[in-house]
Amino acid sequence: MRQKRTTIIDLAKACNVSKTTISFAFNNPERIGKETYDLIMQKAKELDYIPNPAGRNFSLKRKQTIGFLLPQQFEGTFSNPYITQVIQGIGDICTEKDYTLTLIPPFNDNMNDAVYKVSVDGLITMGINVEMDIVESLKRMFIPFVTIDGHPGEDTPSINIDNKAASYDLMKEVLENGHRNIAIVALKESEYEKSMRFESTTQIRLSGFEKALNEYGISLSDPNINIYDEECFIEAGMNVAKQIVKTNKDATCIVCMSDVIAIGCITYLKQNSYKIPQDFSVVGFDNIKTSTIVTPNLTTIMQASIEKGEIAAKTLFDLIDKNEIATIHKILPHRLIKRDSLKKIN
Amino acid sequence: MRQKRTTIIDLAKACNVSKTTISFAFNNPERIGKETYDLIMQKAKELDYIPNPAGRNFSLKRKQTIGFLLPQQFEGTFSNPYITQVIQGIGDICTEKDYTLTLIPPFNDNMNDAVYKVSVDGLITMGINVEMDIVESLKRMFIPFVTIDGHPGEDTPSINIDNKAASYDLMKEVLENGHRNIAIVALKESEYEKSMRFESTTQIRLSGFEKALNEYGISLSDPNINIYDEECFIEAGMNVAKQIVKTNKDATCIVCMSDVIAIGCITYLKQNSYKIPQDFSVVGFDNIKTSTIVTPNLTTIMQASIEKGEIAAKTLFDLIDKNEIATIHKILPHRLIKRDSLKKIN
DNA sequence: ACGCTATAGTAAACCGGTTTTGTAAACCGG
DNA sequence: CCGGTTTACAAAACCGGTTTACTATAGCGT
Repeated sequence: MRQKRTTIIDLAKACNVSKTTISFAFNNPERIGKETYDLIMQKAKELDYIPNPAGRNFSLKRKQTIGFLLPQQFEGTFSNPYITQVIQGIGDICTEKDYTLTLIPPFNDNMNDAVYKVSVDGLITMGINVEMDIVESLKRMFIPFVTIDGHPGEDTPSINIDNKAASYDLMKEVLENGHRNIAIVALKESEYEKSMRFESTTQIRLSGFEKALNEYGISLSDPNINIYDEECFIEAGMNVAKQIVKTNKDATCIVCMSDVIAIGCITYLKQNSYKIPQDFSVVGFDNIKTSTIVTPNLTTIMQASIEKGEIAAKTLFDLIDKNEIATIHKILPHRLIKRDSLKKIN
Repeated sequence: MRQKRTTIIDLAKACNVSKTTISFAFNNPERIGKETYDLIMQKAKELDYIPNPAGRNFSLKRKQTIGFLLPQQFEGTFSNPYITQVIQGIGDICTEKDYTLTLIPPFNDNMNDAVYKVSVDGLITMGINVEMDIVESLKRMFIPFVTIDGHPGEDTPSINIDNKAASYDLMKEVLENGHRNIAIVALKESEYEKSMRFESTTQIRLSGFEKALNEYGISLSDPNINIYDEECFIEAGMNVAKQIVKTNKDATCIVCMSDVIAIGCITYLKQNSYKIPQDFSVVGFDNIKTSTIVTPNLTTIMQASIEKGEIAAKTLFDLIDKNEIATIHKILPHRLIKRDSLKKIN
């Protein structure tokens, strides 16, 4: 049977003082006499007393914790370096501020309810938009939150890149390199996401692709442009590559909305003796570290993932500390990174 | 100014009942009359009342949260897929049990103090051993914990692989392939770790290497065996490879205690026009996903990282639920995975 | 009509702290 | 020596819930 740790009352009794005095000893030492203070500290050491943070935080009406609402189950989240880097950025700021970071699972479709069962001072979310129930719910519960890669509405902070411009840049590069038969691998959306009238990141990026294609007189619905939907796993990327070589052999370039998928593609293609970029060019999105490790190195769009997390966390702490509503809509820079996985043809 | 959310008292007043009744309505509906119940639920909806989890958990003397004590700063943790997979495993079990997972930064050298400022029902730690102060501290505070990759003492659960056997297997494979001039890249230990009399994972693995070497009549201190210490980053791996080609050109194989380092080595070597495994063989440890993505694929020791996290979490929940001390010392299987980064020579 | 048992609700204690308010004794200047 | 100010501590309220113990009323069988 586990023992109970010493409480403030235990210590107060041991010292023959009130619990007020104990509390002052730990938080306002100047308010009590030196001898009493010394006695309390000595007895505290003897009895292993450390103020219970749960009681303390409850009393202070804070949690000293912010939450990160996972955009998907743990597997998808933790196998995607882009997301783990975002978490790293958040975590670094939390460490600085002496807060802890709680990971909150996505709770499938009824996110709304379950979020309330966890207690945090604020929340960082990814990929949600203003139409989702959770936005309204969080506001109703007065839970401050900031959103990365999403559009939670005018009055709620968000951190994004210019996804349309970024995907335009990527597709333009592909087109400039002469590719005209292109497989696009989009990020699969849930039925829930699809039901939104609001444009998802996938749709925005598609529109960026479209803009570039249009400049070359090509429509998104052109028979030479094929769009696939895939989850964001290595294996999913391998899978879509398999499909592409089976059904769409004339494609010269595979444009992926995520490096993870792109790397999955490359891995599958190389395993099946295709040469990259000779047989297929492949480009990605995010510039995760692995994109410099695969052979060939991946042409991709860099976005500052750690910084995204850091800024999101800082913004959230502003919200929490100032106790007021900030409406920052930050657009971080992106950059096309040209490497070796995109071949110039014709 | 942020509003306050509705409390149980607010709702009680609105319904003209006591807060006991409200509490029963949410937790023991059968104890109150149907009409009262309906009224409460209706008013609760009107006023957006949801029981405050902080108050609830405090009252129930639980936190509904377990902590993961990061083995190093966020950067090192989140750039190492082995660790993120462990976290994934822990997270999956937390999700099942409706707990959340809190990431606790390592607090540098005075881990002991800071751990108490976070409130969790239990803790999962990595790489600590029985001599570290934190073990004693956690016990004194009656915080249940289980340790992954460490030896926290007889009476505290641990999850490990047989590191000596695993490293023996790895080195034996290297030797069987004819390598005799070997660079070993060990995981760098802090001064604090070095001060322990207890063997660290690094030292245990070194002893496994030694055993294999001895079978070939080679001592660890042989001039052809060179040991390097490195942090566990890609860049650190690149760095050590640079050192090795500069000062130890005769080495034919680089044996790394982590895939991350091995991949860093390969990346550097390839960037500098060395051929792997023709110029250098490289082997790693952990079997992270990227080890199948680099070219050549990495020969390594597989250990079930996700499963480690899962088992650790399950064990911890047993401790928490049963409220008693379990002393499970689990040794999970490992496996040598032969791939293409190790060349047979002579 | 009586006593017994359910039923439906309330009051109060409790979880472990913080903080406001109160108060006795010491101190102080004139 | 008196009135006012400090000093050093304590009492009590509070944070938002749960739970134990208690009470009033209704329903029941006999």
